[in-house]
Amino acid sequence: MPKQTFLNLPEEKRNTIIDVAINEFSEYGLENASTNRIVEKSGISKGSFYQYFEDKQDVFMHLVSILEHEKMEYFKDPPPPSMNMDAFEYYHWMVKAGMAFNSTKPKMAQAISRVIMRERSFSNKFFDDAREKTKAFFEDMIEKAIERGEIDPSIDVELAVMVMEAWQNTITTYIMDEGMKQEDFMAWVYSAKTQEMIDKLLYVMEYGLRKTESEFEKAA
Amino acid sequence: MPKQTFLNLPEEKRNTIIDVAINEFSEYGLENASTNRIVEKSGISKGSFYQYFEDKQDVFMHLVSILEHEKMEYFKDPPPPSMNMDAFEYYHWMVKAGMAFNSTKPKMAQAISRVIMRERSFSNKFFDDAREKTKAFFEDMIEKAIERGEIDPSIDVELAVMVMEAWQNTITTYIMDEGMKQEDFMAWVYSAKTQEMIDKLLYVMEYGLRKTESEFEKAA
DNA sequence: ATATAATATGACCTTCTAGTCACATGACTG
DNA sequence: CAGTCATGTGACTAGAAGGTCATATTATAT
Repeated sequence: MPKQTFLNLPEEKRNTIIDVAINEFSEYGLENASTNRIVEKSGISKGSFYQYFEDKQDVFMHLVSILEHEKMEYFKDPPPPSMNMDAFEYYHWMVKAGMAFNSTKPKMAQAISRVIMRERSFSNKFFDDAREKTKAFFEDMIEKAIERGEIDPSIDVELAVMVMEAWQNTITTYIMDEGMKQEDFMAWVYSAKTQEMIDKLLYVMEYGLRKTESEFEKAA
Repeated sequence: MPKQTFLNLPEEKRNTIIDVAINEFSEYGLENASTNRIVEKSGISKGSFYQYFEDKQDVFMHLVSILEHEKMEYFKDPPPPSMNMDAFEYYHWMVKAGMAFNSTKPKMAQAISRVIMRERSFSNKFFDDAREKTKAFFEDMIEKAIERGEIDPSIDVELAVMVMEAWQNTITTYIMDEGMKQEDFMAWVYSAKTQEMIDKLLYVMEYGLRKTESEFEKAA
């Protein structure tokens, strides 16, 4: 976490530093980000940087906490749809809502997801916990869906979780990478064409998962 | 490509250097690999390294060409099954054959796929071409499958290609990462449990792709 | 106005990197 | 034997990295 000195800073200066850091991490990742460049570009001195943060990982974790916070803000107003919707509908909603949020802060989301996806060697309690939680959440969701008869009860839960995680990562990465090439990220994400593509991708996964197990037994 | 000096070296010495490089790249990727460490660990001098190679990218590309070569050797003996098999059967065979090959050279395959997957910024004519070829191959395969009525003709070809690529990457990455944790890579890959998991994963994708489009239209 | 505390600074340190080069060693030839 | 050419070597350069610290500046309190 940043030191008090940083938090005492005028908002404008704080924002400059944060913006520069976002650009640095989204371009170079965590390991190859340079504190020297961050310092130069944000027009502060080397000494000040270390009076604000422990090191660059500290800056990065601060970005994460900002994103976390804004995500909570974003999702508290229009709350998640009723919990008794179909598991796949809920998953579908989740993926799309996550994407909608990311497109409000594309650079930031890209910077963070880039580090998480591509620098898996950077093991960190925070991210390990988050991943465990996501997994547990999916597991729970699938088990409930089986109880309600939405998914073939003979399905391998572990496998279904893996599929859902992989699918979410694939779609998110694709949208982020492709979206950053566009001149207007948000317009592109919300275009009919992009939305339809996402719907289809999710539908392919859903259709594959819903009742493959019994079909698989037959085919084998 | 390595210089003649390297190719003149006794085989043993060449292999030592190659082995060290594989370990370096598989641990650090291309960008963060250190020529100094390679030089130290393989017991040659700095000067010699630069008499053998242009730079570390040169070493890396040499690894790639070795893997390419060995892949060709591996696949020339038991040739691909007859071309008139179902597109999905063929895809299934492709993924599994690729994995079987990788498990003969796990460290090397891991080193290379790590760089390709995680360091996408490292753009290189060779890899760009390879990717284009894979894409074109999938496209062709899907179009033929549609002609033969194996896939719903209303399917979006681009989307199907994306799914197949993503699926292949996901499975390969999973197998490599998980496999490297095992004490016996090959035994684990060929275990009934692992094989069944792969079959199921591929089946989920296949089932999703086969006839989702028309279902999707209905659902929408 | 003076004293105290908070903040800002950039020269400096060490450690790493990729890459070079004058020289040493070895091997083969006339 | 001398001469030549291929190979090997590690000290060296220049640049960048992360990080420190004595000093300078500014703000606050008395």
